[in-house]
Amino acid sequence: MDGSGRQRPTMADVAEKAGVSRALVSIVFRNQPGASEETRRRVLRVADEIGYRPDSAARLLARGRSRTLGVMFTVHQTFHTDLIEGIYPEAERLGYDVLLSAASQGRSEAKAVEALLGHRCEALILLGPDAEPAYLDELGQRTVTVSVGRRVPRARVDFVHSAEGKGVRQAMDYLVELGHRRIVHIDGGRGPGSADRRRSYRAAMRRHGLDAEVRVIPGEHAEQSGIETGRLLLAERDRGRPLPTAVLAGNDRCAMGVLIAMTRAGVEVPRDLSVVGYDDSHLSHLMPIGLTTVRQDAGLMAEHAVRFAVERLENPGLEPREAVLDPKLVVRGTSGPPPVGAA
Amino acid sequence: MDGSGRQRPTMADVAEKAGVSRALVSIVFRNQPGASEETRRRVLRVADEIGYRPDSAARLLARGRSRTLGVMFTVHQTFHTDLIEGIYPEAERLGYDVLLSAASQGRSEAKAVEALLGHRCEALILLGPDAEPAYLDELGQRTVTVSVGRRVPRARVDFVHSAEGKGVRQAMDYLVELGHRRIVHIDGGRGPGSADRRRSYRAAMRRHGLDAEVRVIPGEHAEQSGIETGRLLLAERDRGRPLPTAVLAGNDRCAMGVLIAMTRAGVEVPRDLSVVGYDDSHLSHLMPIGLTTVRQDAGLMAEHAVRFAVERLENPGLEPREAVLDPKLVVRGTSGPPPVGAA
DNA sequence: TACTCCTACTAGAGCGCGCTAGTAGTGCGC
DNA sequence: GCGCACTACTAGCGCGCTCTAGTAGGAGTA
Repeated sequence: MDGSGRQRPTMADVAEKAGVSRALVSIVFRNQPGASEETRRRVLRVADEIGYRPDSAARLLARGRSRTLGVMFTVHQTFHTDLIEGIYPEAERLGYDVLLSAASQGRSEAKAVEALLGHRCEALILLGPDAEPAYLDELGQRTVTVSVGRRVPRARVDFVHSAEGKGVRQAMDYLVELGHRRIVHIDGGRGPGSADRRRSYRAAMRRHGLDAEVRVIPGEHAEQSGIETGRLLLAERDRGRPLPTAVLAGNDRCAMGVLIAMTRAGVEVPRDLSVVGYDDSHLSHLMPIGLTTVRQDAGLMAEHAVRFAVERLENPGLEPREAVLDPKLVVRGTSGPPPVGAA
Repeated sequence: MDGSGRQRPTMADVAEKAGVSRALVSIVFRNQPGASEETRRRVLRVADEIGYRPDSAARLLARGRSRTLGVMFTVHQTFHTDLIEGIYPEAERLGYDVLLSAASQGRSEAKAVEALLGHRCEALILLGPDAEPAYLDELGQRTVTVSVGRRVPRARVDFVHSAEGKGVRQAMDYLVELGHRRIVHIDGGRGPGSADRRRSYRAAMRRHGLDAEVRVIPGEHAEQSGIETGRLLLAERDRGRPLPTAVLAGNDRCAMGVLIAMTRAGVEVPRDLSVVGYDDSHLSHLMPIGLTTVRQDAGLMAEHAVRFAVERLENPGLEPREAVLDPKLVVRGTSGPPPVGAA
């Protein structure tokens, strides 16, 4: 007589109670023609009364298709939750269900993906996947797969990302115009978009005649990496090398780390140092002074990802595609002109 | 010949290729006794070769139980991702699968829960649910349900939370000891734990002889609420009423909002104003100066939630229980003594 | 030899649904 | 009176798996 003991009602229960066949109940619930208005209403009323709820496992098994999109994301990647928020409505609009699976410290991406496939997701949407290209290609061969943020060169995978180059260029032009010359870039390592961002940083420095100042510090897309880089720069300063006047971080989380390290050491942002992030994740607004960053439109990216997946599901001949969205520099409180005399 | 067109291999395929019966393959995959070592190896090898992957929909349908826990969370509640990270390993340890479903702006909690139930989750773990008690009770009657963070008075629901009272008391004692008297509390509205936190705030003020200073400002558990409260306090200051010397926010996100509003207006934290949050969400570390807050141990809470669910599933006679974990004040950079002469 | 007992395996029902093929019943034209 | 089209419904197979109730065959025992 407990919650778990009670049998969950099935279509047969509804059918019996409503005095019709199982098939008819099925028709009603699928909203298919073939039932009179009156019967329809009666069936729905009865179903509601006995608390019937269609069983997606059975439904899924019966029709070949599951109409379910599997989304893999990484816990703590704030930008991912922005994306998820955009995925649900678009999937619903197109009549698809969404299943979420998180990767984290103790749970590899492969494990998260495995769970999704086990639940018969027809397509995978991977948010900033960090796995090897070979693995992603294998997934792409097996299932419709969309990668958001990370380009997978020769894999059978759709790809949605923002034009990293344009974003970085905007940020760099902005900084240079303010008078910055010693602009350091913290690399995102294997993180999505990193290679492009790094390349564009180098190109921008060259274009502005700052070849001699180019400096890329290895890092990754996490706070810790920013903190470590901050410490490194501070240690160098103590040994006589001047601080850069601006830091272009690999993403917002990394920028956050730089801010933490610098502020703790008494370096004032943006007076002594400008810090620019990348993503415009939820996080960026939340700083008291606001993080200057490059905005990627999460809603639009989510929409594209879902659409790519669905279109390829419904039209299997389609080749994987790539969507490139234009990012936009958002100037907030962590950037300003360089300290006087630092040029 | 495309990813979505290919038929996914089934047990029958494995059985045929390995020259055994379907049942035997099933035995091997369930790791049950009844197959020789040699056959076991052969079956697994063949399965791997043809890329067989058990179908959880079918598996789920066939055995009565799904061994799946449904977790509802709210997008952007950073503390929830902390919890999720703790839920996975504990569930795995106990042999349960986890399904995630997110509520957000455009997706109600009921909808998120509906999706979970449709996928045959045996138990629900609701992270900081905001739904009406009546609805939660209804869920509790139907399914094993655990609420994390929010107490649901007379509902058939397990409950995991931290001892809000103790946490608030620690924070208040700390502030008073520093010399604060004008301590304002921003209420969490319908947010989980709010009622207890409000009550403890009042009690602490009384205990310290500060009855006359008691002030609870309505709010909720979001940045915006903190920003608005900040503006309110600033407007009052401009009309002659002094700022409080300390703010005890409803949670970290709200505290963040206060910081944003105050810093933008030139109020320096913690020199002019101390701000204390609640949750010790991921967020709190990420501020340059670190948010003083009350830590709830997310890992431990997650562990308890999973355990409650599983134990009640495997022992249907069990009554719903309550776990109260001790929170701990974490002093970081947003708190300090009140400005001189403000007493 | 005949019997039990054991291990290694198989047959086949059934989980809750979708869907195809079919059956009444009714109205309509000629 | 018959065929035909149309609506409202039903029978029953099959999705891929689990699980119960078996069977085949060999070892051990009296």
